[in-house]
Amino acid sequence: MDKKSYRSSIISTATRLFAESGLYGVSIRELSAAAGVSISMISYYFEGKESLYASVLQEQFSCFEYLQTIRDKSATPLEKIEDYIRWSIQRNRDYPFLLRYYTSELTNPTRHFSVIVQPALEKALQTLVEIIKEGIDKKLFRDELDPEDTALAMAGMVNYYFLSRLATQEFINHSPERDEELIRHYMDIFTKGL
Amino acid sequence: MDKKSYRSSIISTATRLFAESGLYGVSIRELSAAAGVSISMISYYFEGKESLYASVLQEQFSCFEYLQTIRDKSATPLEKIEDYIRWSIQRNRDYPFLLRYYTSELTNPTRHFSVIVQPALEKALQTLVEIIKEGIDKKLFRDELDPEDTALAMAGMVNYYFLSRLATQEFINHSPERDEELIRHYMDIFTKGL
DNA sequence: GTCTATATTGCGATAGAC
DNA sequence: GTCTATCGCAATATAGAC
Repeated sequence: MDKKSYRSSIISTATRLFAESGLYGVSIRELSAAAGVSISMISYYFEGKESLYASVLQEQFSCFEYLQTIRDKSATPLEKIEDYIRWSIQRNRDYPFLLRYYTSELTNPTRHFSVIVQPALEKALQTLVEIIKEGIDKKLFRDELDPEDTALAMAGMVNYYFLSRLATQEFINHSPERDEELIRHYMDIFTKGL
Repeated sequence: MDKKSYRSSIISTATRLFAESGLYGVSIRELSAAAGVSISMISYYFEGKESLYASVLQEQFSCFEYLQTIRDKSATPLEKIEDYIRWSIQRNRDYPFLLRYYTSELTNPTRHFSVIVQPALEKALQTLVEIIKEGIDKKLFRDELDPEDTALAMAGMVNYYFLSRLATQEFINHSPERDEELIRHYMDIFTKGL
């Protein structure tokens, strides 16, 4: 089936398995079996399990580089916020396991947190903070708003939609077809309040 | 120091260690050493590591029972929302490890998820959904609001404040003294928008 | 109840054949 | 590059002494 190299086959299998069970919840035996390669291939292509995990993390968080594009855009703060929300949602669609690494590293950080995860998350939040500050400066948003708290609230809103999926899928429709409706709804809440 | 029994000493040590490293990230050797008891005490008081983890989960999620009190209160929907937010924040203060189990089980569910975690989270969200529906019925909130999405947005906002702590503590003050200010700010965002 | 000692299993890593 | 076989270690669990 797969015409991929062993190396990329290991990476993609590891991405799924580490996400599903965590770094310590999966053995390199299971992992190599699932990838259809011998156990020794993990040390051959990477420097062991720990290093494979770091490679997975690196790949997963590379999508945060797109933030610079939102930052550099010439658009109104409100348009930028919509861009940010749309990007956040699409990011979770394109990288279905990202949130697991994200939360796993936030709550049980490995030694890669400060190198890979923290900078990405900080950049994401700072981007949002800048947009909100710009909106306050231009008198588009109320100046009672605390930019940091507001940014965190927005980011939390979107991420929690995906994070809570397993507990809410019985009564909340999580299908991608509803994503644009969701964006409109989130923008609506934040611009008009209840 | 501790006048507690071995059983409760094991539980409280396990609560911290499982939270810090996950179920598979800590061995019963470390755990018993940290608790100052022999390794065999874990099988004596519990039925092994897995069962100890279940006991920890059960204890951590018992605080969701308080939700009934909010539900039964006679208060306006807006007051109930403020109660809910205050309870959420206080819950994270009183149970500093709860969010780790919460997110760990949401992203890497063990076999206890559906028994202990899912019911608690569903009840929390449904409580919020009911409050919002009541507000819409009484024409206090706009009827364009989707109750489920709005409830999820609120819950996400509060939880993300705590979840993101490790990545945001450099530029966001997380001290409990600021909790009431935070509640006012969240209520402000949701009632007035940006 | 609590301990030490041990049985057994599975782990990560690698040597060496091909 | 890729495999099999194996080393050395750490895991959980428990038997049996006290």
